Amino acid sequence: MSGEDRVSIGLSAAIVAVEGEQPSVLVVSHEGSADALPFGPFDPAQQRTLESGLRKWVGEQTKFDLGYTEQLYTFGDKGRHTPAGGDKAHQAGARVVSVGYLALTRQVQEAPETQWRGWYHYLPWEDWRDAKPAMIDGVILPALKKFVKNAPNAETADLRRERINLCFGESWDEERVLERYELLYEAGLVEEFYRDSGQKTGKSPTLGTAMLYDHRRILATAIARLRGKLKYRPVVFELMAPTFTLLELQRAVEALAGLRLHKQNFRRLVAEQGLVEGTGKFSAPARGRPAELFRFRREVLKERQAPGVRLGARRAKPG
Amino acid sequence: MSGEDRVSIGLSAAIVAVEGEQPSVLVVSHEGSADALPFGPFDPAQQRTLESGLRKWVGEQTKFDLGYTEQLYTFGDKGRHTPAGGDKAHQAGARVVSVGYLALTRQVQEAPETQWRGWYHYLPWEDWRDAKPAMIDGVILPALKKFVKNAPNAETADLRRERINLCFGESWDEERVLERYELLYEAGLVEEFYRDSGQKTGKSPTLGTAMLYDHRRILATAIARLRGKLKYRPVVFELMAPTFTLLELQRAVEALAGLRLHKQNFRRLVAEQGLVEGTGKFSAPARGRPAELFRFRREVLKERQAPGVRLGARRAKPG
DNA sequence: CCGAATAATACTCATTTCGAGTATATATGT
DNA sequence: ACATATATACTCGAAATGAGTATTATTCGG
Repeated sequence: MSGEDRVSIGLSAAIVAVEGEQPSVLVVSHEGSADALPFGPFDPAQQRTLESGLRKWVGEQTKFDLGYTEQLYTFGDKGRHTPAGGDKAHQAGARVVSVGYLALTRQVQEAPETQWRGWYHYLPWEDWRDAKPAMIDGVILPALKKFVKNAPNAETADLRRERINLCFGESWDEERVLERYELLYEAGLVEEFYRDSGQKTGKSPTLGTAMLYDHRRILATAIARLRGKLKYRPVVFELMAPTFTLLELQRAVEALAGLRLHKQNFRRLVAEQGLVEGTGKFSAPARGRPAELFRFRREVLKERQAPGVRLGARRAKPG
Repeated sequence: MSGEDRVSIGLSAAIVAVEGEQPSVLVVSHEGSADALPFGPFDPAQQRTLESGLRKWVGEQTKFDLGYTEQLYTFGDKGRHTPAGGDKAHQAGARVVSVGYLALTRQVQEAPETQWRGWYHYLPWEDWRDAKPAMIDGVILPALKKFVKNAPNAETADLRRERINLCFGESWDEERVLERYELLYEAGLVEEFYRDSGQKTGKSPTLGTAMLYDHRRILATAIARLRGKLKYRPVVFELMAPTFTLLELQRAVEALAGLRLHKQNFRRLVAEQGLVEGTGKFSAPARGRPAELFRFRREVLKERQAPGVRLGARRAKPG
């Protein structure tokens, strides 16, 4: 391998927390530049593993101690690491391969230059908790129809139709977050598409808030992975306070999944699975009957095969 | 980013096929050196994406046209990319970050220098189709008991006990392939451990056939991913001939999962899910009633949410 | 041609899980 | 006391699951 084969490795992390009903991601925002995930170069001389490099970098940049982390995906696409403005760290010519990570935390203090932002700012079509987002029928589907019409030939038109149906068709699969973002990117419904290709923004509006580099793609990957993992591993608890009511737990799951769940069945599920145990203490709500405070039963990590909070029944409205 | 931050990217692929009852992986074997997955450097100047780099490299090295591919994981651990013998391509000091891929194929022709080998040669404890592999009780668990005993303190001993229970305890989770390999690595039950650390091989024997670099780890990751994906995406069909009997399909799933399944329920499952359709033609078996030949219903990729071949009931013996 | 062996396919049945409720209990504010 | 809000318990039919038994279509050895 010669020196010309060498590239820089960039590490980016989608650091996720849930505050009440809002799933949030930690972003670094400088004036004039798009929001970014905390990111930095991997220093092969200093670090033994990619993950230790990430922890060090994030620690320095955000004063954050990462708990649960998981590698997401390694992106190496040429052209999708274009900064919006000039950026001395990543100049033209230096090829950057970016390794995305997901991290979960319950700490919520902010560091300088960073802030928590609800992740649905970036991917607003993903939040179905109250209702199907109006932009899907209002903006996305009409624009995607044009995208089919503009296909160079009948075959690609067919492929596009299929993808549209899978992503935004009758049945909503909450896990296809990345596929949806990529489809909107290719269809030019997202600012990054114009930035990366050097084209002018088209007639149709771009959706959601853009991010630096391919960070929105990494965020989409993170959400997709988290939504999937939720169902077969008890990862939500990484995001909860040590004790919580069952409704708080449900709201957290709903926030992440972007869906409403059936309350009675949800509690049956977590109880049957032995995921939680009562503390005997109770919450003091402003209104209504106090709820018992539960804690995560850490033992399940050792006991069961693959316990998770299955989503089960979905409701249009909170119940 | 300065030049010192740069690293080489190595791409490795676990290319998988199933022949009859044997799940196989394509390996490159030179005399004197351990088996390796097809691998090569990523050339950032020539390739637009990591995956296109992989396809090009694999094409050149094995004359193989990859069909379904999926990125697995990016490993960057210092010390785990040590070649067995001298290897001019990866000299000491050059840090290599290796991106592993899974590819599925039904072509079975071999290229020069490559051959198909059953993947259970490398991970023999993963095949539970006939019975629980004798080496688990005979070799692995006793050696792991020593591993607990040798723990530096009570806390790590506890952690090790838990991991052992999760990996090799009463209930077998066929997806924990990587966790098991990593545990055996750390416990010194696998040749790569001694190679990477420069220690002499211990008293207890090492298990399975070793591979070059971290390729056995990538293979373990590939199997784990494939076993998981099997259940919720119709990926088996990438490995099947255009038409097949239901038993052939079942045998392929069993080969991948390393488990036996209940025949009648398996066919009910694939039928109900609409994964296959009969062709009206029949197989001509040496013995027994001829079975109808089925084909994969490609339409399901567009229709259903997440169809896959769920494993369902498990049998000790083929039924 | 008969019957054993082998495999495919059909059908049954109890149990569990799921989805969607209704019913009841315990708070607060007026 | 009562309206409202929330928690929690319980019910019930539908569907999925696990483990069979029963029947059918072949080949092979006499």
